[in-house]
Amino acid sequence: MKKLPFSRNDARELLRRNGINPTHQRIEIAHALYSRCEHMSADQVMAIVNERHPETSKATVYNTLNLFAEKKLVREVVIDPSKLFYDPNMSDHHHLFDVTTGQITDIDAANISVAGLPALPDGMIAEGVDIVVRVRPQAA
Amino acid sequence: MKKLPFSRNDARELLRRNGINPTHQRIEIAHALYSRCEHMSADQVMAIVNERHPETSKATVYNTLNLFAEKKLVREVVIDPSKLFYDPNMSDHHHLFDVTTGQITDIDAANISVAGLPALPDGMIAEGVDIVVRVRPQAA
DNA sequence: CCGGGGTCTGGACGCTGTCTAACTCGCCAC
DNA sequence: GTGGCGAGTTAGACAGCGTCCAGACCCCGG
Repeated sequence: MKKLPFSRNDARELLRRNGINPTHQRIEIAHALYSRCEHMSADQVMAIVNERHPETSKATVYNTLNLFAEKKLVREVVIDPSKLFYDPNMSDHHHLFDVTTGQITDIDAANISVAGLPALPDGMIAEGVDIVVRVRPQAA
Repeated sequence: MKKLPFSRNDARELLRRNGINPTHQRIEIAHALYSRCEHMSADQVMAIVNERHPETSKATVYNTLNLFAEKKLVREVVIDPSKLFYDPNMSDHHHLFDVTTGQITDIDAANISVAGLPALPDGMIAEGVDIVVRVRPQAA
C-alpha cells in the first residue's frame, strides 16, 4: 500500500468539514488512517500516533475512532465486538478475514455474491450491510 | 432446540470410544454439549457444568474443549482466535455470526455458495474449510 | 482574569483465553 | 493394604482488547 499524499492540513480540513473539532490528537489519528490506506486496529493506530505524540492515551484513541465511525469518516469492521478494525475506504465492499493470520482483505461488493443466506431472526440482510467472510485456510 | 436424550452414560461411552479417559468433569462437559445440541462458548459450558459440579475450574473446561476439538468430538468455531464456540454438530456446514446479538446460526454447506472470493495469500480455500459469514443487520 | 464546556489522561475493570505450579486421585505392583 | 507414579484438576497470574470513570487540562467567551 503506497503512502498517499495526505497531509495534516488535509486531515484538519477533513475534520472541520465533518463538524469535528480538529484537535492535535484527532488530526494525528486521521492522518495515520488516511495516509496509509489500510485497515487498522486501535492499537496499531495508537502505535503510530505515539511515534509523534507519545502521550496519547488509549481512551482518546478509542473515543476518536468511535467518533470517526459515527461521523462516517471511517468504517468500523467488526470481526467480533471485542475485535474491531477501522477502514478509511468507504467504498462499497466487504471483507475477508483470515483467522490464522489476522489479515483483512477487501472484496469489492460487485465481485462477490452469496447465495443461500437465511434471513436473520430479527432483521434482513439489507443493502449497505457489511459482510465479513471469515475463512480458515486448511491446516497443513 | 429440544433437549436430546443424551445421558451421562452415553457421554461416558462416547468418550471411551474416542480414546478419552472419561472423568467426571469430561462427562459433564460432553453431556452439556450433546444434550443441548447448540453452539456454546466456553463460559456457557462452564456455567452449565457448575450447576452440578460447582468446583470445576476454568482451565479444565478450556483443556477439555480443546481435547474434544482435537479428537473431533466437537467443532471449534473460530469467530476470532480470542472468541471461540464449540459445536457438537459435525455435519458439513458453515456458520452465520450475527455481530450484534452474538448468535450463531448454521448454514448447510449444500445451501450456500460464495462466488468471487479471492485466493488467499498463502493457501486455498480448500474443501472442508470452515467459513463463517459475519453479518451486521442494518441498524434501525 | 474567570468560568465552563469540551477534551484528554491514567487507571480500574470485565471478558476471553493461556499458562504454570502445586495438589489430588485412581490405578497398579508388590 | 501400602507405596508410588502419572494423568487430571485446580487456583491464580497473566496477556490482549475494549469500556468506563474521575479528575486534570485547555481554550474560548465574557
